[in-house]
Amino acid sequence: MKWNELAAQPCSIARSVAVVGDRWTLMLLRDCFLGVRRFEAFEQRLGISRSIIADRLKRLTDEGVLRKEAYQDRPVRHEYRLTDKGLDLHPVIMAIVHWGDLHYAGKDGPPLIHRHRACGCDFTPVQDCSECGETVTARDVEVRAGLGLAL
Amino acid sequence: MKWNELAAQPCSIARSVAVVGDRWTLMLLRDCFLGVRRFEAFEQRLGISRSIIADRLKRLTDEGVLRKEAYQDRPVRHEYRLTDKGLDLHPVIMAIVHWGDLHYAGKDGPPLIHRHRACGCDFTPVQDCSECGETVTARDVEVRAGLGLAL
DNA sequence: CTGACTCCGTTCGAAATTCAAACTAAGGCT
DNA sequence: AGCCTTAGTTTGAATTTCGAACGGAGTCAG
Repeated sequence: MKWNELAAQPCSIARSVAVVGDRWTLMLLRDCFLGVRRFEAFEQRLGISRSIIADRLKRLTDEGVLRKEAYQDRPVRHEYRLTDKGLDLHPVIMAIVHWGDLHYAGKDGPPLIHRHRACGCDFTPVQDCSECGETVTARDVEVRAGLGLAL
Repeated sequence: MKWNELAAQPCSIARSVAVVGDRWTLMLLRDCFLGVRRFEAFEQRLGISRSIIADRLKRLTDEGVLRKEAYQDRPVRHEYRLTDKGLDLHPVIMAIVHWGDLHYAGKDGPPLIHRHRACGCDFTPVQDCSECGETVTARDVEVRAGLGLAL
């Protein structure tokens, strides 16, 4: 399988990974959720080649994850903001952060702390069942084919 | 920044992405959670170069996400199984699947359906606050530096 | 005991990606 | 006029990734 065929697979992982499953793309999205919006800022934070940043931002914009918005005229300058589709990636980013916190944090604890505004507590993300509300672990899940699985 | 420097960043995303933030790695992990364990099976399902599969499996094994276990002698053959650290990635995979289901499922619905054994219902993963149990969205979260953020 | 088959990799050269550094562009400031 | 800012694009060399062929360790059939 080649990379561009991934998006055509009848698998939601494959389709998602085709859009965001890239090292630098995930780092860009992290920064987006931290409020970074400008090309220059992405470059400074990541320290990678401008061409890569331009390419990834364009890809995310084409996919509707980010949108480009003018923040000034004379000269026109744009910033990149998460769309609703992009905001939907929040659980993905939080899940990745949490895995890193669990397994790679040093003795000082995690690099970033997340506070839930609604309850005011520092928290970690927990994955629950949409139906019963209980926490779901890998062993609790049974997978079967859905109608969307056209092979 | 180069790729190998990512793991050294004081950022849980960077550290996680250094391990699993790769297209084929994520696809391999999907298959692991679906019960695939043998080299041959990974190859057939992904249809990619054996060298890539060998490389990614080795990397995941070195990182303690998978472990290699003999399932027969004469000749010795190994299968790859998720460790506890690997099982901890379940929320990450589920979050990615769910995003794909939301935005890329066709009119027939998602390719795979997940059932929660405990309650017997088909479900989607929901991300809740560990403290108050309420659903968390991107706008509900406030981020601040933790002690682990050594810059 | 020879040859075919299974499963799990490794090796190799070609193709694609990534990189840093230079270049473009459009306007502002002094 | 000359330099600064922000946001890219271009370029050619270095690095990765890929597919296809090869290797190895053992089984099985004749």
